[in-house]
Amino acid sequence: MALEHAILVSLAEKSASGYDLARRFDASIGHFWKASHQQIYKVLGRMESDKWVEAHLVEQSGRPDKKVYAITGEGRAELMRWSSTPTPIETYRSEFAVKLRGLRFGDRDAVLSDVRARREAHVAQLAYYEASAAKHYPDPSAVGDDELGAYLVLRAGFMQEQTGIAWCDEILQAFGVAER
Amino acid sequence: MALEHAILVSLAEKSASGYDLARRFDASIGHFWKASHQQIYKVLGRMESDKWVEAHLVEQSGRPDKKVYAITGEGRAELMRWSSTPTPIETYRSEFAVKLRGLRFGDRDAVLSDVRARREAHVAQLAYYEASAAKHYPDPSAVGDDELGAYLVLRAGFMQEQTGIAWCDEILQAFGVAER
DNA sequence: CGTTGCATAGCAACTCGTTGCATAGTACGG
DNA sequence: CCGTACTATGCAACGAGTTGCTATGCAACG
Repeated sequence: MALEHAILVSLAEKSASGYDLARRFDASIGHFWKASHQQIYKVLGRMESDKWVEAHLVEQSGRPDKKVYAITGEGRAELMRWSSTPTPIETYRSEFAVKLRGLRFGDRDAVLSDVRARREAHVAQLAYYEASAAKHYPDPSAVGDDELGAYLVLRAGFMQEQTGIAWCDEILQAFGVAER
Repeated sequence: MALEHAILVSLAEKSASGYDLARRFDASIGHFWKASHQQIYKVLGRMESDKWVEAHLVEQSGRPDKKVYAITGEGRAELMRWSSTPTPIETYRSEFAVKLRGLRFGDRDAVLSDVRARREAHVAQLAYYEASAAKHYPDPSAVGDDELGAYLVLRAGFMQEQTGIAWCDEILQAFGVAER
């Protein structure tokens, strides 16, 4: 139910083609809401029927034509309506946690490799967030009203990666394989 | 793909009926993998055809009969096989983060209520984990091998709730509405 | 005596998301 | 010139999960 709204937010910031959106979902917005291009095209179609967005064709030279979508007044109204309804608390769902929980019925070494891989992924993602923060918000105390939402979301990502790393370290320690 | 395995882990710990499993998924295991009873029954049926579990009917007095499921050798083998394949990194997906990101197109007060509600939920969940830890693992340094997985998962829950609270507090502060 | 709640098991319809595939033009390296 | 990669859009089939409904029997509440 929220991909529509993630797209609306993205289009409210800046009009874009399906392809552009797919790339945004690979980059910034996608850090907390993933979507494949197939699904984005599908949902864009529905949103166009619902009049939340409208498309106009842009002819390009040297490239395929594209359909650039822009949010409509109705789309903005929907965004506001959605924003003012309470958000259900999302359920944390982790296959890895299940695996860890079943550790005694499983393969300790494989889980260990998993932990190491996850730790690396967390470290990389943390670095990404750090760079992003340094670039866009060099002075956190001077974040403007317009950027506040995006900034706070970035902070969440940052904190979550830190927590992820700390958890991995705790697991490694418990396994008697301390990180260096 | 992982509900099967969550059920296998649960049944490896202790045989149970669909109803029992549903309650477990409301309690311990469900903190990191939710499932409704409808889905559990459906998957149990498939797992029985796959010979990962086997059921025998238990007649009860004063209550409806129940089908108690036990994990089979094949089920245990599958659990081991699954455990030794790498776990894909799960994508963090948060409707609330999307909403926050789109704050400037939305309703600030509604988001604020959301934050407060989320904070309360995190505090409650943290208290639950804390109580659970105090009860089951009074001495963290003495956690046995059999309990290690469950303990580490509990730790993850604990740390995540802490992070969640810290994030909420940061949002409240940024909104100029500090928590007391 | 009626209602609510718990224990127990399921089906049907639907939505959301993934996987795999198709198509088409351009650019670039070898 | 051939293969690969990028820009750009989409369909079809499937799988996972949710919502809503059905059914039965007992216990407890009011």
